[in-house]
Amino acid sequence: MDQTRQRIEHLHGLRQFCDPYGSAFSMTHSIEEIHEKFSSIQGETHSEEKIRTAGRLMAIRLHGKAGFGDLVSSTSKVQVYFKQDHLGEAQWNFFQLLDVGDIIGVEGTVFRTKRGELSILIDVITPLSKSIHPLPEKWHGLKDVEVRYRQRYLDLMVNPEVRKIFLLRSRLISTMRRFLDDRGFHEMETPVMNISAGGAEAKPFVTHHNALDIDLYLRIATELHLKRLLVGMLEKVYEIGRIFRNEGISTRHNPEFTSLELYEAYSDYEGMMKITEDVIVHLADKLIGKREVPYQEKTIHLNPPFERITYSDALRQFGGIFLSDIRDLEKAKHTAKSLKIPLDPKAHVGHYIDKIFEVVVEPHLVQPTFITDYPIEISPLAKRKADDPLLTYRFELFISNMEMANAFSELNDPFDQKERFEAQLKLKEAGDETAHGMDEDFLMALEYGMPPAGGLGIGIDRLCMLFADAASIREVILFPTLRPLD
RNA sequence: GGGCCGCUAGCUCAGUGGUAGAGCACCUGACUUUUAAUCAGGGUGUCGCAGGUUCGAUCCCUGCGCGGCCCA
Repeated sequence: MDQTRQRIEHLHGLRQFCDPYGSAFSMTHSIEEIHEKFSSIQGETHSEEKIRTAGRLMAIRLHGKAGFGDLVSSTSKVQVYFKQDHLGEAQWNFFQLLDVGDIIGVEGTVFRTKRGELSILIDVITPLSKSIHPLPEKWHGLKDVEVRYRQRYLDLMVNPEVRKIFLLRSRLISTMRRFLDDRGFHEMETPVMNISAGGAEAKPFVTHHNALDIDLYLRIATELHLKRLLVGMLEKVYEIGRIFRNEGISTRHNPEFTSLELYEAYSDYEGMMKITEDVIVHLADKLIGKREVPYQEKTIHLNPPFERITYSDALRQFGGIFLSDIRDLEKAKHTAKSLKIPLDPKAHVGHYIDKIFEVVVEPHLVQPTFITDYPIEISPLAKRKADDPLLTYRFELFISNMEMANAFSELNDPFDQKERFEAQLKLKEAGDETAHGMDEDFLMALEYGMPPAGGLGIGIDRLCMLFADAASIREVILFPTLRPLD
């Protein structure tokens, strides 16, 4: 508080000479460009040209009648040198009123100090914005995770590695877009607010439209709309967008997160496996320039083809469990009990299959692994296998024990789809809040004929976690959901 | 939802049933090529909140709040 008061006094001091909250400032060079263009300066020489640049003053080292500072931009930093006899009295007085954290524009010449640091000898200081609060410590940075998330701007300001993560995230998404666009996919935008929430098993958020006086559900997937586009003759479509699921928060779950879903007519889940490998390897190459990715003390090898193992083989191999044994509710409960999975009277057999898989298999899936041929009980939108109608042409990709992608040959038989919805509806009526409802409108679309297609969903946040080596999803989401303070 | 852990200065962290500490930041003074500048001096605080035990609580107890990790 005391420090804030001092800074406000400095602010009042500046106000007598200028507006401390300035406007546009024309630069001759960014800080990066100064390093690029003047790297050859040596000895006593100064640049002939005057340069103008701007940034946040992140350190001040006073030296009697002179002082050094660090002028910082998003990705670079340059030293600035203030000399009383060079600045003149008025400018020197400005300098006295600067605090760490202020944003300033500067004009001067570039030179190199005795210690070899490229620096700007300042002729003119232009205050651009005053910072009236003391900043977190320069050496240890800001560590308190609660403050880091609540005041992310501070985290970004003082922890450059955090800026790096979000720039990486930005590049990941733009690289992914370019990859898909180059392959002839078209980006689509489908509704976030819907009459019913489908395409996944999850509890939705509910909101209300006043003029229509109806409840609307925030989407839990983009699937059902994108498949309608296939019916409408848009053959290669994708959407990168926010998904909302009204469920628990953990290191891998945030109530709102970002997914990529893509659909390709006349393809199938084999095609989706290929695209999954291609896009992940492409991202590795472009983002970090290598396919050996360090993640949480491990090294993930992103070399295609990724390992493949069927769902039932994985259960057998890692747990000695036969899928056929746990498709009966009583037997599934028995197995769940032996694995210390809590029993829920409302849970149906699919829940137990899913849970058993999670406990038995997922801890083993460190390197990229496609789990294929998912049981039909937990795959209401995927096409049945021709040689085993209780399995589907579906896979999930796991990396470092995390579900990264989910894909299948899309179910395009409206009669089969209707039966699946009916089965889901029974579960819903039996109390399963996450079961899929009946979606007549979607069925109607299928009845007009949807081409056979492959569909793929990728969790963007988790992919970011992998490439950023982040242990928690909150490290790759700018403003993660938190309880309010009051 | 359950278990464990955390919450002390602007930040990073020590600490004790008896006047609240360090480093950085900040303030004062010295210093015109420093860069975690240096030197001399200065502690700036609702010890998360509310109760309880006690002569006395930041510390012990209970409840609550927020966060983290694990489990669900």
